[in-house]
Amino acid sequence: MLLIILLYVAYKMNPEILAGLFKALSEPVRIRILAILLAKGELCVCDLVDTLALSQSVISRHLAYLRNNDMVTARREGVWMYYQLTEYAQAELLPLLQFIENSVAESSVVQADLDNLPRAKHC
Amino acid sequence: MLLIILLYVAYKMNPEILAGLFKALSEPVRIRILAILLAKGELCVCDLVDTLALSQSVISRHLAYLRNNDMVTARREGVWMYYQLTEYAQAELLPLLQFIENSVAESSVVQADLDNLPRAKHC
DNA sequence: AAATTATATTTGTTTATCCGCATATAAGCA
DNA sequence: TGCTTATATGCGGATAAACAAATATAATTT
Repeated sequence: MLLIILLYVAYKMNPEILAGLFKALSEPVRIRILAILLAKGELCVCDLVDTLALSQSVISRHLAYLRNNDMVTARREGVWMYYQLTEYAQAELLPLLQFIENSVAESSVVQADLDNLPRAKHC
Repeated sequence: MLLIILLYVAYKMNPEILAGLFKALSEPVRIRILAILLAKGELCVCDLVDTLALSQSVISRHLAYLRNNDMVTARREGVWMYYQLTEYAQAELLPLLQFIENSVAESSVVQADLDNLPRAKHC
């Protein structure tokens, strides 16, 4: 019963929550990270650093932001942290993620990211 | 030819532009305004002030933000300014707007807004 | 245990954006 | 022309979030 209530409260959207979600999407680097995760499934931080050619601290902070907004989860494998989209994101936010994917698919920035990807350490 | 290029540049999305769009959506009041416009089609500022029970300055500023991001247009009729979604928003951003509508449809805030609507001056 | 590598987080600074309040503009009416 | 109403915008203060640089944590290797 409590679980049901918690799930309900957790997933019920209102303007406040939805605005927070959009805020999590309102940053170019986070868009690029999501576009890459959508295309690739799972990546470690160092690959994102290589691929996006940004500092480790910037990538890490944006990943933390996405984590705090329940859009990505992290899994440790030795020293490496592998990130992927949460179940929640893949289910509830699918229309949103598809919109992002469609929107930026032809962007030269995202195409360059996806080109860079295979040259990253672990890919 | 120039027109084609301009249209292309104007509508081509990249992470920067898309993030800017999400920033325009990252504010609870703007979500509520969009939800109302989606439901009602066109409204004047004073109706939004009545319905959302917020100050005129707050409403006006958020409408300006949405205007600057090409999400709404204004039409003057005497003293009143009537706002509605742009063609661009209704076409290109339709999936996004539908996501918003679906997400907040059951929110008590939005339901209260839509209940208030008929009691506004011009509705 | 010490050194190295990968990642996260703190700190200080800058910029953006929100609000409230006050004022400016613009239209309609007396 | 003044007066009222509707709307937009400028200003100042508060808050959030961005970045860079430095530091902390955690796992691995020697």
